[in-house]
Amino acid sequence: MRQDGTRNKHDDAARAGWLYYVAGNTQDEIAAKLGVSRQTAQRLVSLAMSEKLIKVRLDHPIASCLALASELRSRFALDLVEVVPSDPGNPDTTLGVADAVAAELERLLSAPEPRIIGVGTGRTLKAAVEAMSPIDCPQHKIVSLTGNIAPDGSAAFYNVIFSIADKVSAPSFPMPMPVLASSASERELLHQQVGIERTLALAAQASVSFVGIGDLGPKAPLYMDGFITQDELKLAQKAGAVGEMLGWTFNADGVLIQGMINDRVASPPFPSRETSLVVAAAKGANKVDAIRAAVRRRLVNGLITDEETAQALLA
Amino acid sequence: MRQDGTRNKHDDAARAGWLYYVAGNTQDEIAAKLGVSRQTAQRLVSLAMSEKLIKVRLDHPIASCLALASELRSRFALDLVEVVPSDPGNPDTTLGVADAVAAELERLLSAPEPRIIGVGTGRTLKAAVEAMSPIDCPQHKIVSLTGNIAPDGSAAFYNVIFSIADKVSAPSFPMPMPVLASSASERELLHQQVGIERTLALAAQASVSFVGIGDLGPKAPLYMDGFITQDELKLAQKAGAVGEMLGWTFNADGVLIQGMINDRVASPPFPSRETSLVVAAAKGANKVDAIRAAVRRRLVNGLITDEETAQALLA
DNA sequence: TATTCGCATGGGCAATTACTCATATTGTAG
DNA sequence: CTACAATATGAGTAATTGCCCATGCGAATA
Repeated sequence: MRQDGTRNKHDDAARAGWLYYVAGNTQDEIAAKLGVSRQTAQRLVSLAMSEKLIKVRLDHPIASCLALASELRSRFALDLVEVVPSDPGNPDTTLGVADAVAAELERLLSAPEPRIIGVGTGRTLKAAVEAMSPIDCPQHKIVSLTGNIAPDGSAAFYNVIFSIADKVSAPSFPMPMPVLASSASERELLHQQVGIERTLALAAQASVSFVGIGDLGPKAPLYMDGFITQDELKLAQKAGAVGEMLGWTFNADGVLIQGMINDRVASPPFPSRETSLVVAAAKGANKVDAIRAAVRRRLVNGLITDEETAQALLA
Repeated sequence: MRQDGTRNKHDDAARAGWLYYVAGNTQDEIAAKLGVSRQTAQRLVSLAMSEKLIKVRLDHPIASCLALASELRSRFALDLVEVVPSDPGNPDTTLGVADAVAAELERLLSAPEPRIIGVGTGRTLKAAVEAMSPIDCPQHKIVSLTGNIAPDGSAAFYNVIFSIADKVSAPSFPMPMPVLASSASERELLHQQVGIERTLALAAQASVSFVGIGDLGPKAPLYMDGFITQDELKLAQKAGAVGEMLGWTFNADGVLIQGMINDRVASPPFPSRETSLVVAAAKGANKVDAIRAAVRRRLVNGLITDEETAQALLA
């Protein structure tokens, strides 16, 4: 019943959205055509937007974004760079970057040749996956590049492998283990488990990976989400850590911090930039140092970011 | 100068459109962010829409459209069916159908395997091509399935091969000859010309073709555009002709009319439905009979139409 | 240099859209 | 059957948007 109700509502919303955005009707006309009140029509249109039934994409290469992209590409010898416009004044939404990642993922997944695609975690990737259209692509495999167990034992919220599995019908492979092991030796044990070993092997074969970048400032996601304590964060900062990808912390030169957190990162080794494409999706002033470090040391060979961040990286 | 001015304007328009539709800013905010007046911001946003810098697409399978599509598919054994929502009250715009054709074309053209794609003529196809994004795909070949010379010797306006060539950078092959020859024998002569013979051979190899369908009522496009006289139209109607594709007139059973106009159609033979996909793009009450004839006799094996037309076809 | 033309700009106003809140309806549990 | 909760609806209102017009700026032309 509720199923049906929702479906019909979404149908109507889609129809209303189509009439509004594509056919250019006013909400009064839509109300008349659908036989509802104007307010209801308005709600349907707004629902079509908020539920992403209607997708809007910018189809024009904004010159300055293109210029920034090509400068980033040559400066850091990157293989894939995408720069989306910024929304000055709303510096914290992942909006544009997520959309761009979604588009890239859709492009990849709609290709016929089978691929193994690695995905990390984070708000940006999560938002990207949510912006994707459902797609049927059993030829590909999607493998998580991090554990999916939060410190309290629950499923880590920003792990995106499950969101992807909901959205696209491709075989997907979570890493059934914590993000951080309690010690280096526990990590070894975990990695020797048969199921995990197999998934790790699969991850190593990924030809494209998407990862988020976390900063290690006072609001480091690793700390905010409870993966590390404040003391551990302080120690890492003292050791020069500026950012983190897949849990691996690194300093301003893009060199992995020795010991400490990195001894316990349960993720597979960082994917190869010689044999595969590793795309970082990140934006924001607080991440600039981390992103710069990652691209300078070529921890990644692809970057999707926004205009402001691109400018800061090149400054 | 104008080049630069326009480019910057389009840049600004794209940016404004992005801020408006993607980031959800109001026009006041956009005005502030771009440093222009609110009115200018409004103009930029509206420009972004009218210039199609911002593309909107419906990303939700409206149940009734899906149902109609699958019923059409099974009833007429079609290989490709797409049904888009109708805009009740605006029955004459090619809007939705053209967008759907554009999406299908973009999908085809962005595939890596080389293809030969045939295109017919007509308002719907023309609108579809105009709705496409520019795309670089030198691997494909696009070949016109009709002549491109109007009766008065000028370029036939609704020939779309040139529009396509403007839009996508793929080798394209017009048919440098009239749509209708003056006689059957002139047609033979035309078809033996070296340049044309080669293009005809190419057309025969098309693996996908898109064609419009014209009705043969009192406002038959073939007549309105001056390709045939009113007497010829009347004669064709008397002979039972209900529609026309690529100039080939056919009756309600989808059987080509013997003699008359069809003796003079300069187009290559109708593409094979055994070895290739032939998609008709058409909608409208006045075309229902023609479309039904075409799908019943399998003159086409693909159809892109709208809800109302689909309902009429199934009635 | 003066004139005219084209076009961009911003004010003002009408139309349209978004939101808030009170009320009605539907479904659900006791 | 009643009460409750959740949700949907409609009226009223504030905010936003679209359009027309008067004004001004700059370029082309005489």
